[in-house]
Amino acid sequence: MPFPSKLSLESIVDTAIDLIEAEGVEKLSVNVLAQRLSVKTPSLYRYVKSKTELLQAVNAETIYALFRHIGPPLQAPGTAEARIIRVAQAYRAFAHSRPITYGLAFTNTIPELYPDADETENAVLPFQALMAEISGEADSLAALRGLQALIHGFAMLELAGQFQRGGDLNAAFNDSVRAYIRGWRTPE
Amino acid sequence: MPFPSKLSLESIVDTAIDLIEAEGVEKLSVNVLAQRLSVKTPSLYRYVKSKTELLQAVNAETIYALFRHIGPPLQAPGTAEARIIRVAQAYRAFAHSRPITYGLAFTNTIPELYPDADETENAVLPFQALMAEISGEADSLAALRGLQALIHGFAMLELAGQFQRGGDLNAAFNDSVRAYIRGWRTPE
DNA sequence: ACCTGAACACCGTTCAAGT
DNA sequence: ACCTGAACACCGTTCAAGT
Repeated sequence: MPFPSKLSLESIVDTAIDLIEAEGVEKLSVNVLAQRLSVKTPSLYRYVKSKTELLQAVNAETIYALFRHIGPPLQAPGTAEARIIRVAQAYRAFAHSRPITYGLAFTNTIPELYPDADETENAVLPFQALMAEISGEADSLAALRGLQALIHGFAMLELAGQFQRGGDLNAAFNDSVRAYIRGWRTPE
Repeated sequence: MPFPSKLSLESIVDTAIDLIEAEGVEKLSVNVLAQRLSVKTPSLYRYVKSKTELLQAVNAETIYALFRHIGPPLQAPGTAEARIIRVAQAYRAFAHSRPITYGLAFTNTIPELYPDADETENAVLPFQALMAEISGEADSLAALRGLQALIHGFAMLELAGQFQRGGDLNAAFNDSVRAYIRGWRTPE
């Protein structure tokens, strides 16, 4: 758009996400980002302290977008198992929709400034409550972590091209999540 | 070592791994790598075509090292479940021992030149056979993929600092793997 | 208040020249 | 055959100067 183009942290982050998904992280330079925003490079430094900080903002936005994405299936009605599976599918679909920035957000080995701990707990506690219905309260945190691991790991491995031996990946995902839930179920 | 220091692809890759684990990927420049090898930067280009190719070699080496690491527990005696759990623990321990390069090797979204497909299958088929004892032949590929996902995802999330809410991570890991296996077990 | 031109140190890469 | 000096285009960042 050839308009005056006011800058903002939000527009910078959103444009960065678009560029990363289109060309890869390593292709994202502060120069091409500025160009895409019709601005000279130093202007960006009014809004971000460094490229590192920009990438942290990108990661935070990715995680919040994920929370927003799994909110609806989390609140939808149904048995605990059905709801967990729908959340898992929504989660995986989100990863597919942002193949690069999704991985980026969860690979950061130095998560100094990570999404607000409270906000994270708010998004995650309903999920844990769901899992508690399967495993019982006492095991619910462990069971939730394993579930997150299964979902995240599956998405990462397929996005990284590690599942090349054919077969139905959707079925493998759904069946694995179901098996995992079944395994945690307490005998009634 | 102040000796003549002959270069080789192997020494370059090993030194790169050390540097990455010590300082992070983004700190690894071809300049400091050369300096660490007591050589001037252009010399490296006799052995690697580009920094990208170097990082691919680092990733390949990481994956082969992982295969070597899980070989012994894979061949050890015991029930299928006991052996799977020991492999899972060895796998996770490997990830902990190379927190950065491990993640790097499995995050590459553009895996053009990945470890030899045959060699990968050789390392993975015995693992699948073990899983087949639990799930039955027909489901063994799906069941293996879910297991890889669970192990990989757990390692990645803990390394990325995503499990900050306390609790015993070792127990959560072991219990989740056990639940997953239990869930795939066919009623006998 | 917001943007830019000019400059800096550093990075990856090439290649002719050295031994 | 292997290594290096010199040079290149590009990158992230700073800051005084423009409007």
